[in-house]
Amino acid sequence: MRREFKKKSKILLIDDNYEHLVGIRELLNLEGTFDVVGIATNVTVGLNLIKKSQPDIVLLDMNMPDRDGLQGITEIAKLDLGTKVLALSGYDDADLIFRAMKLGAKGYVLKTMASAQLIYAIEEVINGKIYLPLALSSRFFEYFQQSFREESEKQTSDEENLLSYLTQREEEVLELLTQGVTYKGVAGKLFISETTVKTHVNNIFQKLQVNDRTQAVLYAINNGFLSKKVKMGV
Amino acid sequence: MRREFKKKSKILLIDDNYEHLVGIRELLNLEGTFDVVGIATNVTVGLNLIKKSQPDIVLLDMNMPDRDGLQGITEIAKLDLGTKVLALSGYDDADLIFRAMKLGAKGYVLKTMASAQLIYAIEEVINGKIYLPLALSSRFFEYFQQSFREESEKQTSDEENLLSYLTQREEEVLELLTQGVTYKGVAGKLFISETTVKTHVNNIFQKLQVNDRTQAVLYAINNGFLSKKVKMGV
DNA sequence: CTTAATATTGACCATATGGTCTATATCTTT
DNA sequence: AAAGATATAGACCATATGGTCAATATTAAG
Repeated sequence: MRREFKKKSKILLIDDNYEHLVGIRELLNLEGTFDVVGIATNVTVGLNLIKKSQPDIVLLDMNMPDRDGLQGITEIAKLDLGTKVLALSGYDDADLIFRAMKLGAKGYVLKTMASAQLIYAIEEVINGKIYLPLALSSRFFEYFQQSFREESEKQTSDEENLLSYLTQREEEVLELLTQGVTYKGVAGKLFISETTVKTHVNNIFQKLQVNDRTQAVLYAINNGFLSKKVKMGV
Repeated sequence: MRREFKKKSKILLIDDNYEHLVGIRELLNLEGTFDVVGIATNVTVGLNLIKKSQPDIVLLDMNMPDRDGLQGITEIAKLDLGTKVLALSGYDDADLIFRAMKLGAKGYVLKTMASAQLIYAIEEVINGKIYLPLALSSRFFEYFQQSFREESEKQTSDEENLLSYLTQREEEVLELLTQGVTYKGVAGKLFISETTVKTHVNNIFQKLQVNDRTQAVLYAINNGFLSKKVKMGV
């Protein structure tokens, strides 16, 4: 009884497979706690519907022509209506999962999952949580760790990181170079003469086997010199 | 009976809290499917024990002096014995969880969790899976998405990405600059005179509001010029 | 104590880089 | 046809950058 008075969550479905779309709508309508405010077979139409009906959550298919699905996440986020996106996909492509989550999807579910689990996922997301089924989060983490592993392997693969040969002072100089500071600036900041800076810089070039500051900076960035930052394929 | 013959998984515990260490050992011994081959109250000792006893899995406390826990993950990985690490922590610090997983931990559990869940986690990890309790994976994903959100906001926060004002030709020149190519080199590669390169470069500086090539390159890298790469706080 | 590594500086020079101004030649758009 | 954006290029100049050699002070290692 009381449930009748509780405001239903508004949900919108986007999937290029019309039959599937209708199927899910029926399922959710049967469930009764959701209000399916619209369905769309492509992102463009979906975006317009979102603007009009301002759903709480969008069930967005990832396996659509081009990369409409991923782009859809971004575009829905751009609307800045706080719409939550639950990604939906036919298979557990780790790369797709990773990208979807990176772009801000609040969850990712498979079409093959039991309807009860789908409904549970929707509820969790509406309640502000992030929902990734165990199987998918495993895929995600494998992919996640893999990309970092490759990255760190790449860094040390050239025998040793040449950066390790730099002396402390040389590192200080290089750090300033990576901030775009000029020689004169470095001299000022380190309270040494410009000549000294040049000497250090020359030694840095020798050790990093480069011929100019730009290459040195690039080497530093690409080899984890700014240890706080790590790059990651997207 | 047959279980007696099944090879038990070797497990090693590292935690600076000795009582906790002993407690877990007792728990695992009671369980019977594990063989606790060693305990250590610091990483250094732990590493030596790992080398000797080659455990399948290490339960590694994250809340140790300095950042011993995180470093421990890296150092265990460096041993290259295929040792799996299950991180253990007193509280659900999102940053810690994120870093631990990034460094290759196969899972993360809280000391407050029911012992049954701990045992389940250990078994999952031993079986090659990644185990993150729902609550922690939520923390993880919030943190994960947050860092990407901040990154993309940072990129477009200055109204618009200044890179978008560059003409096609200017982009080509800038791209070569980001590869450490000299003016002469650019001229050669684009079949134009060095003077023309300089003109383009000057225009680039104007548009990006910088004064030298290093700054231009840094701007390009930090603002998604190499759109395939994204940086991420670690 | 002696040697080696590091940090510092000066001098000198060649070339690269960056700033400014002017001037064509295309190409697109109005 | 005219206006605007783009790509091209020369001239001139000031400064920054990079290369090389030599020298001193300090510190670390043997």
